[in-house]
Amino acid sequence: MPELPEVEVVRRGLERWVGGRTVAAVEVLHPRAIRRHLAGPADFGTQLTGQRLGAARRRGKYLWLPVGDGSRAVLAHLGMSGQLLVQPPDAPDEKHLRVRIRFADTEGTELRFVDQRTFGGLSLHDTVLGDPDGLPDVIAHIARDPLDPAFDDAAFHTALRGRRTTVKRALLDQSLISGVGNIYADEALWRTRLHYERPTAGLTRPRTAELLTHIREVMNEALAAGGTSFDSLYVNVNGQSGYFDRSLDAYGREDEPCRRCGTAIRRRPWMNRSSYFCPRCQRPPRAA
DNA sequence: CGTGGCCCCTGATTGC
DNA sequence: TGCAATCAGGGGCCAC
Repeated sequence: MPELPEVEVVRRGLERWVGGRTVAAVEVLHPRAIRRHLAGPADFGTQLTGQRLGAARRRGKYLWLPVGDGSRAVLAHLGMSGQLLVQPPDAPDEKHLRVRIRFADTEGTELRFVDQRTFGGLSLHDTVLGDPDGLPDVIAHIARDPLDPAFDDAAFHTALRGRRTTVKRALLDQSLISGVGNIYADEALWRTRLHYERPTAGLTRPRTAELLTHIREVMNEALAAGGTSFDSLYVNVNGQSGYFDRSLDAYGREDEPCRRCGTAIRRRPWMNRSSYFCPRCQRPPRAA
């Protein structure tokens, strides 16, 4: 699954292989992949053709490429199964190829958006006026991610304390902190010895600081591992950073021993997905 | 307006 | 062996 580190790997790939190139043609093979572009797939192609793309940016799991003078940007989200691939034009179409972007140069590659489950997509938006990052307006509500140097730890703690919710819900709330998904949430909570249902209102400042440290550590470790496992021709991996999977301590380890205390890791259904935790290291909050 | 539940989608896996 | 149910999960949307 593309998590923040994989998305960052993709961003670097786009910066290297796509930045500065001019779009010659856009082919939309599945309209759902362009659904956020309200004017429709044809307009998406028309607006993009002839435009020069700038250096890729990222916030959380969102990626964008400035278009032309930077007043607009192509926004990309990989969803669950999305890939952005730089391919030679004669490479056979991927089974789930959704969008193809050809360039007006002789570099001999094209950009492909491939997405089995079509939870992801591409779209074109105006950028927030005066924003130094050229943030697309539709993601202005997305909080900075914990690897962003401008992420405000103190403000995050205050916001957490003000919410009447539980800690894992808060970690997945993109308006509080972005880039943390189900896997990283479970890993960071395990490292912090926090149960996923702990109310945010009870978190102390040092506890929040600890949690942020662990989120950053696990993401940086995954980024380092993900960075090693791909081919330079591809802009990203296929979503399975196989190498980091072996470093997981909680996620996907039901019935396996906790690496700290040996107690069997448990899995609980949670919000139509799963939460993995150590019942000994991560004690549930006292029932209200 | 904050909170929480539902649903979008396809393929691999599991169970009867 | 075949088919249905389940699961994966980000995030927009909407009801309360």
